[in-house]
Amino acid sequence: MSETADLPLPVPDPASASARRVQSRTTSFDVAALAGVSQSAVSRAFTPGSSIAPAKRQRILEAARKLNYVPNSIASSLTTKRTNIVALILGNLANPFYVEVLRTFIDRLQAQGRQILTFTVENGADSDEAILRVLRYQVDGVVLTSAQLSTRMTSMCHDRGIPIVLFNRYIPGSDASGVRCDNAGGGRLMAEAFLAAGARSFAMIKGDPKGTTSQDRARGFTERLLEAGVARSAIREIEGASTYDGAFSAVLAAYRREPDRLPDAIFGINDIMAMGAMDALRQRMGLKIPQDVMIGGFDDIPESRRHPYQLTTVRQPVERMVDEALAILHLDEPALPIEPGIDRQVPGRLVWRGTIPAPALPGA
Amino acid sequence: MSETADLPLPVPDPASASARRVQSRTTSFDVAALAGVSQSAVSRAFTPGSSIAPAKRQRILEAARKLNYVPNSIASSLTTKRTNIVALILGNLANPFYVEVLRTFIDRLQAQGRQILTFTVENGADSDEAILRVLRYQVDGVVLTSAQLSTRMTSMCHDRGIPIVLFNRYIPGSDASGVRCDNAGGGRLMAEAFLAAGARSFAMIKGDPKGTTSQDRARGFTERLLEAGVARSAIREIEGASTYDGAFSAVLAAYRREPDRLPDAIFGINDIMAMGAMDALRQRMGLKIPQDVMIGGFDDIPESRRHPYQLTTVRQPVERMVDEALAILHLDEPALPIEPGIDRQVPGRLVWRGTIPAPALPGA
DNA sequence: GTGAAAGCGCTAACAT
DNA sequence: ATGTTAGCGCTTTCAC
Repeated sequence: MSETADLPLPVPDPASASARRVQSRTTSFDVAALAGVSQSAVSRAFTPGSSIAPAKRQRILEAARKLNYVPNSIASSLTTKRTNIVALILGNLANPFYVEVLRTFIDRLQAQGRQILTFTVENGADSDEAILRVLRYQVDGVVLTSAQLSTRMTSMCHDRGIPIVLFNRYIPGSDASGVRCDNAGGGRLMAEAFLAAGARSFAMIKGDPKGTTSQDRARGFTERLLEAGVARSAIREIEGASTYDGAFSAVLAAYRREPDRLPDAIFGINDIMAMGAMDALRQRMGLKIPQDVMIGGFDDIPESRRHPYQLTTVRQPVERMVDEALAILHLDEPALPIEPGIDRQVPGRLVWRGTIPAPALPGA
Repeated sequence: MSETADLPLPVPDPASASARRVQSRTTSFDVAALAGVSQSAVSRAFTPGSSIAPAKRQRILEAARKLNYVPNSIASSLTTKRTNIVALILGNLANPFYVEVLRTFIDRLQAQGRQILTFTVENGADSDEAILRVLRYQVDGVVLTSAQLSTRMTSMCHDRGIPIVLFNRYIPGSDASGVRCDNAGGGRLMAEAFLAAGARSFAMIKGDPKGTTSQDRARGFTERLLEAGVARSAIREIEGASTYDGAFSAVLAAYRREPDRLPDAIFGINDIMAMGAMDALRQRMGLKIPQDVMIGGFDDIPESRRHPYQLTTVRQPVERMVDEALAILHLDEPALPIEPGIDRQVPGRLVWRGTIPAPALPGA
């Protein structure tokens, strides 16, 4: 998507949609007429903090009620230049972690009286088209949890005063701000857990090769192992495509024929892949976890807590990350300048469950 | 939420947000000036199917590119009275089935060039406030998968020419249109599966008691069993709150102390509850499925296919249901009248997997 | 505190 | 095919 303005966005043809179904919406003029006041008074009645006599406001609200009047936010946005809409661009809703992220953003934004415009983008695809669509709607801010973003898009947003925040990814060499879990640090935590449990040979199931998230977790994990004296050859890498099925078949492909090459411990770069690996190992290869192989994950999705898995994993503090992301957007202070280049990292936390034998304190 | 116009929606205070971050957006006038044409020519250049010389259009698009111009949809909506936005009001994203529904709606609408405004509503709460918020944004249509809806809201939408469609629920005695799975029929399918497998005593784990979905499935299930001569006393009802955890603990509460009262078969009114029940039964009570108890679910979420579950369930044809819902909205033909009172039912299909011994054809 | 009036950025007749 | 003009429904000076 290198074109910009001239790209043929699939906008519904207004020619075929031009006919109106609406008879005549009731406007603030109608309310004004009924209440016997000016139209601007009606506007004030619906604007918190504007100067209007309480009695008059009551009268107006009363009239509005009678007419089932609802202010037209589209019209007011035209003058205020604020829509109270935030765009959320998501990848992979097949990963429950991102469903949780979505839920949290919706909760927060909804409570603030803001609306959410949701987009999804193919995993790994670029989000330029989505951004362009979002720009037309003059959103107050953009949250991007998916895929790639061209620097051109970043500056188009910023030029228009629309702040944009990356969630759990960053673009090296870009001035886009973002929040992410300390993925490398989390990878290290997992390495330490495995080491403490006595593992000496390892595999990691990696996700999207272009995703910094997967790379960072793998890097932290590997680095920590190397520091501990593990040989590079004792760390195998497997591609799991970030999905349950991908991990499931990748594990089978890697070990079914040669179960003797199985490592002591396998790190699923996210929980959903760790779960796929567990199922492949147990159901298809008849192995026991953690007796035959230890497994670790990353995210702490609700499913990883369930009985068939009881997955030891690195918990991402979603709520905190969401709050930090919203803070970067500073929707409440649009006058403040957009802050570029922020890269806020939030530490993850190891959650011990059943897939790695805990060395000392099982419950911690 | 009985008030209407005067309710204090948590709208961000414009007084504090009035300051502008935007310097001066580039408008169609700027593009017109650069291209040396009238402003309306610019508008036409961006409107598919409008009469403009191809050469001129190119020149305009070129100029737009240079200026990073993007048309302002908010402004155009003001005149066209179409926003190309559809509102999606969701309950429970904790149930993967609704995540799938969300994904499907997003896919479809995005491909049509439409935007999605997403809301969530507490399960069982009324959606009036969400509707009111949505109305302000003049959306082109509303999809409601959650909770209750007052008839007052239905008519407020319809009065404004905004079509609304209920997804997998209906409101008896209302003229709101909707699409749903044939839930009662699905319940019957499950009853038949259990009977065919030789079950003679039963339990159902029910969800939201106010939800028609849960009620209908339970009703169909029960009716079919009674028809087959099963005594009402051989059908137990358990409340599972529509969640994994709810079902998990409900099953434990019901049977842990008296495992001898266990029925031959348990019907989880949705998959997520069936999964909770399975885990409770197997991990906490040491039972084998289907040898000790058979289990059936409803929805066919991706998780139910996974190895630890292999759940026999009733599949809801999500894609088809979504398409039917969008057809009712007929977004492409806004001139056509809103169709009230449609109640489209789509049949479910039994998917045999491992939690009910298949009587004859295991793979079918 | 209140009303009149001038836009916000665009589309849609209406002429030409 | 193209430019001119009049709004769409609201907010916001600006007088009073």
